[in-house]
Amino acid sequence: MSIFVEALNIFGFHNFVIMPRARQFDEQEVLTKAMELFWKNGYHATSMDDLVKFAGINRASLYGIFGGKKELFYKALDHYRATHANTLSRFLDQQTQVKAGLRALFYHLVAESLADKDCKGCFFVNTTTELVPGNDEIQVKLKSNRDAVQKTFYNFLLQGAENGQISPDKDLKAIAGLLFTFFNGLRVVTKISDDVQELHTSIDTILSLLD
Amino acid sequence: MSIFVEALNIFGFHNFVIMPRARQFDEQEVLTKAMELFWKNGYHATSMDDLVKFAGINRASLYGIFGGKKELFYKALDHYRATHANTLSRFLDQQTQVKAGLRALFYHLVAESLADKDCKGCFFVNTTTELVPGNDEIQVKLKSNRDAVQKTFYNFLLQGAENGQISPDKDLKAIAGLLFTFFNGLRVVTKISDDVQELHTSIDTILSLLD
DNA sequence: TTTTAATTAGAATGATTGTTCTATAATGCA
DNA sequence: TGCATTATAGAACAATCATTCTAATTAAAA
Repeated sequence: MSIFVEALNIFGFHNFVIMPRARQFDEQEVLTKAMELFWKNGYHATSMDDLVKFAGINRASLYGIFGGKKELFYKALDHYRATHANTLSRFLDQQTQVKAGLRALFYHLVAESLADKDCKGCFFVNTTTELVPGNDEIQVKLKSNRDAVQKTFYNFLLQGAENGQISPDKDLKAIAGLLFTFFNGLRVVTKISDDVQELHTSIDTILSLLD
Repeated sequence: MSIFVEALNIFGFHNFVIMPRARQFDEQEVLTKAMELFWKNGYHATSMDDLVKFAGINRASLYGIFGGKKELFYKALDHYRATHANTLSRFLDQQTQVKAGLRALFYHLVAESLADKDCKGCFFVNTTTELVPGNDEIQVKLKSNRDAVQKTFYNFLLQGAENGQISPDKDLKAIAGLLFTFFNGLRVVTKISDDVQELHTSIDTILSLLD
């Protein structure tokens, strides 16, 4: 449906415009499919042909709605941030204990990574290593996400400090930054390591900084 | 030169065999060039055409010596490990103080990353996120490197413990594993972060675990 | 039924991919 | 000089790439 027709419908001219052929797909579902494939295989190893087949959408429709491959990738990354990256803050929001909350978060991350037979890792981490250098447009998105994640960690730590769960002499900004770096490392390492015990030990060790 | 002719030469039959056209390139130099390009752009974003142009070698020669693209990539990764990954242990070998040595190592890494205008990061980290999943052959190399790096950290820590620089109640295996994960994270983060102060603070924070 | 406009199926396009082939050049000895 | 052998230059190849085009399909209003 064109924007023009859509606008007419909104203004109540429903019966005066022609209703053409209806879409056979859901835009969000296609975006999710595209996200999954880009996430798993990366930008360069994913062809538009792969996407057309995997999403089950027509070629022309894919181009018509999302633009080209680049635009689709950007929208897929945005979609990932909206649906996955934000689970981080949602998860921490439910935690009352700082150290136990962070441990639960990282343990959960490890379990999720090891359970994924596709070993997709993190879409943002994968994109960082694949498309930097050479893509300024994507760097803006990556840095924006980095700032958001780091701030999420900081706010969570700050809340713990105000509760008296963390000693006031701790440098919370420093720890938040370190946790972000550790997070990135974990997303790489879990692609080639499956020793849960060892990964848990790493998590326990870094969280002992909060004691 | 064929292996047969080469063998004859070795056995002193130098004057009895025909000496064909000499090569116009050095195999090691070509391998270094290939490593640089794969390292910077990754496997899929690097074409054989790019490699031919960048290394300045003839197409047929490249195939004749290194095989196909896959084989060349494997050899480039091996070359990276021999020339770069091993600098890690060489660097630590020269350090007498555990904590200061590790700090120097990570500071050096950060400086190196930020100075690189190509933002190449680490060839192993890039390869891990790009080619896992889907490539079992490469996983063997990645895991082998992981074990080697982790062992290097462990041996360095162990030496410090024997010197009395590290408290004997520390779990050195756990710290070595954590340092490896942190190392990986640092190689990702420095691709989108240029705040030296913040990166140094992260390093200082994680190394405070040794106190 | 006809009209209209959007979607759809899939052929077509030109560029690029990895790889191979052909012809030529270079080398040292007979 | 000619011979045997390998390296080189670059054309040629089939497959795949991202993208566009054409024709058929669908829906509701006229």
